[in-house]
Amino acid sequence: MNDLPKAYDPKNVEDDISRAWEASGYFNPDTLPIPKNAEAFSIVLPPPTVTSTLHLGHAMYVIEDVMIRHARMQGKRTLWLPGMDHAAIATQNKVERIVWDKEKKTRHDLGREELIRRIDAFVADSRSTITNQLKKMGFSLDWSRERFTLDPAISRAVQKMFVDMHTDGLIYRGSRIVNWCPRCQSTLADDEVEYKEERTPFYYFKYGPFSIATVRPETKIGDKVVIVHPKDKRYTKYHGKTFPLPWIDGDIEARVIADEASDPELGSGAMTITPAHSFVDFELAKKYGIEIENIIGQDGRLTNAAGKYAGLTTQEARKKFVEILQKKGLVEKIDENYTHNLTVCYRCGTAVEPLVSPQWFVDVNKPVVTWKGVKKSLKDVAIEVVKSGDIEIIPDRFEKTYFQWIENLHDWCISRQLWYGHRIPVWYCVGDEHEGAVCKLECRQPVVQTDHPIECRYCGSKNLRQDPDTLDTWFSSGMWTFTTLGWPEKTRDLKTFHPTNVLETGYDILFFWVARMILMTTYATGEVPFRTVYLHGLVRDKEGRKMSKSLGNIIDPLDMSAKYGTDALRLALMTGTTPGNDVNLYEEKIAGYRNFVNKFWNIARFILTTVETPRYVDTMPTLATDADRWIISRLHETTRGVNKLMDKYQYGLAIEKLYRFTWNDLADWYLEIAKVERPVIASEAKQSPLLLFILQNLLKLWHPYAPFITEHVYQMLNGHPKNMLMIETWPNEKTTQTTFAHESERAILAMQDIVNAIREKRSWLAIPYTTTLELSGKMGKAKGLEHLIEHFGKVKMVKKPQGKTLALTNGLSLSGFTGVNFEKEHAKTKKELKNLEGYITGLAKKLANEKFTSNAPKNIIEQERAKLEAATERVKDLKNKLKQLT
RNA sequence: GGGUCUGUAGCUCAGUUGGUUAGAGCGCACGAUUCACAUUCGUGAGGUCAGAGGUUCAACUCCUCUCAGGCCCACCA
Repeated sequence: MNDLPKAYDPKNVEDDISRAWEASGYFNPDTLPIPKNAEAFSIVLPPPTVTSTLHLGHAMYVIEDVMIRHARMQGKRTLWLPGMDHAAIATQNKVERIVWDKEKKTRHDLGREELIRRIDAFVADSRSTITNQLKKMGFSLDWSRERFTLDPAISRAVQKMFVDMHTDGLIYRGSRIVNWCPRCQSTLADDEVEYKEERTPFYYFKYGPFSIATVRPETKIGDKVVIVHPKDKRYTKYHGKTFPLPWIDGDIEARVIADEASDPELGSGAMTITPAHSFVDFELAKKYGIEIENIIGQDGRLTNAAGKYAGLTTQEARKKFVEILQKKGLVEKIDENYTHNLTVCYRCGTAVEPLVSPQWFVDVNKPVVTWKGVKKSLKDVAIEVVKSGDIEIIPDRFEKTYFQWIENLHDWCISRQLWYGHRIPVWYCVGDEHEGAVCKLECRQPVVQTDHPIECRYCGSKNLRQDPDTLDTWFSSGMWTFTTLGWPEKTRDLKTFHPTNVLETGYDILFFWVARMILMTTYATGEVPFRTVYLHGLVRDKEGRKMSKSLGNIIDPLDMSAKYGTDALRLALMTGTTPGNDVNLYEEKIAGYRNFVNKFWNIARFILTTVETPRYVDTMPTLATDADRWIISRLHETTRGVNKLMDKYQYGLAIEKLYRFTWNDLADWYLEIAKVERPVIASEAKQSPLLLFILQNLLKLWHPYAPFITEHVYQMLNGHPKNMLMIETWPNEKTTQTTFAHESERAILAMQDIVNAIREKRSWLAIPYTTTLELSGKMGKAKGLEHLIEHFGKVKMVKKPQGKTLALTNGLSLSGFTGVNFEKEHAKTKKELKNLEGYITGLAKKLANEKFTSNAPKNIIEQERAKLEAATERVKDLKNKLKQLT
């Protein structure tokens, strides 16, 4: 044991430990040595997307590893299931960009099959990188159950889900206005668009008797309806009227409709509507039966509806139309200083074009989901499961945000015009191509089924074409908790591990993902997907900024792990934050925990090299000294506190508590005391079972947070009951329960007070370190610990002090000073006395106040009284000291 | 516009059912250091807990308002 390195070197340890863990099979609940009836505990890893390698955001998975390791040590049948998400739009974009950069080819040049082949190769590559990264972080994932959202089994489940939902009328095809990205050539969900402030000319046109304003003249060519507010008196006379007017492409006729959608305060109070390219206008058009026609096509150019202007880009058309209107004298005003929010694609930043197209939707309002025996809509179930407490969201303030979002939920557009992803299981008959077939009207009906149909069920044609679109990524990830466990088969895993216990993820995907999982899972399984949703914050830099490439403030988790060790990184991520709050991470913080890990290493090293045989001590040894009883009491209190905090998901605080105990109590005091006392207690000198007992408990308590170093040290002990720390029994209060006299604890505390006071005097009065001072007076509660005080305070106990004395505390005095200027001390003492007297007056007043004594609980009154007593005692000391100093 | 979070020592943050003369780490200053650890040890200086009211015997903690920042949602012709 003497060859242990002075400094902990994580590099040499982590890989070995990782390999040993994996070889053990303990990450897999099937090969975990636990009783058959052990309680199950499961978490499904929020699947990282395969677009890139892991960043610090993913390192937050460490919270899940802590939960999992904790549960495993509590003897539960523990499963943490890994997987990755194909992230259709992001991945396809990425690969398309790579192909374009390298070969100047578009996806259409490659064709569907070739593009998919390229994507698959890219994905295989990034999957293996991600896997290695996850392993490097020490995550105890069961890799034997790894899933990918495009696995054949998952695909079948997704298609079955689609068909089931379609059968139940929850999925329908409809023409609706959608966000269209002309660059990605796909629809975007409401939450896949972003807004960017943009300065743009704001045009005012003369439209018959009205003045209308717009930033998008190119869409206005077909407008034939004016909306005014019903209560706007200026326009009452026009309600329901039609009128002719000169417009972009010749004269047209327009009509006026009164509707509250128009805001009289805004502009002229009159607006024309463009049904196909504005969400508000689309709703109005449906309400009043106005013809809905796309002016702009999916390629971002004007359609045939624009007549001779068809084919112009929106920019060209804008310029052209303004010119035309100007010539006709219809431009009233152009406001150049107008800013508005431009809608852009969250992936590529291209301006989104709202347009109308046929898409597949999930109906969130149709009451066809049976939940607890009642038919409800997806929306209602999603609200109910949280209201009823079937799902708990931590921190609970997010429940409010959740409700608000669900309540405003519209039907969910699930079709995407992408090639990468789950193909929509729908076929259309194109059957009139074979001889003799008579394609009836019904053939236009889509055939919805999981397998490729052999022939059209209406006309018998064998010429069927599958819907070219794929499903929104969130459709498949919404099913993640149960498809990964084998659904729709009634597997043992599904029975054992579903619902999962916790979903731990960032609050930024509460809507994207969490809400969708709740919708999909309750419908498919009749169960909630998870009992608890734990939301963590985002990882930011020291200034609280998001980490991004452009800011250059990105911290790579693997760099940090290589530089400071994975345990240090894990600790830095888990502390200084509470659930739902963002965590600021910076290198100094990680370095701080590297120092701690090294401290831990040296504590272990000290204990291991002190004892004759470093063995595992299971039961609490006899406690021989006051210090023994004190440290065990502290260990007990720490264990209890940590357990309590972990039950409440307060991991940051639990770490802090452990940290205090380990460094401040154990290392700074107890080990130092042990150096003094152990050699005296001869029988235990070489054994130090208590040190080993404490070490054993610490290893367990720290293991979920710092798994590598703890496992490494555990492996150095002889006679440990389990072959690995990761399956050791979690310490509970009984482990450290003691029946010792509290006097022991108080004695040590008093000793610490005295030593601290002496140290302070030494430092404050600049007494040379080599000077040995004399201590005299009654030891009070610290009686019997004189030897420790002498050792730590570097003092000599004397009965009769020589020369000048200085009152210290608790009636003790210091003497033996040489060449000390007491003026500083005098001034300080006076100041302290003054403060103290104010404090005492306050306390006395409080205690004399009848309202206080009659209202406050007894223990508080007792506490205040004790404070007063202590303060009064202290005043006596200080007065005494002043007398001596003058 | 609607919602929500944050504002505590120079910096980053704790402080969970209201009861300490308000805490930690880092940084800073001073002092130590062959004996587990300089990735160390000891000591110290720093805060009217954003501001103003209110409830209470008692408020960093609860309520109202104001100020300053962040985020989410909705987006207007």
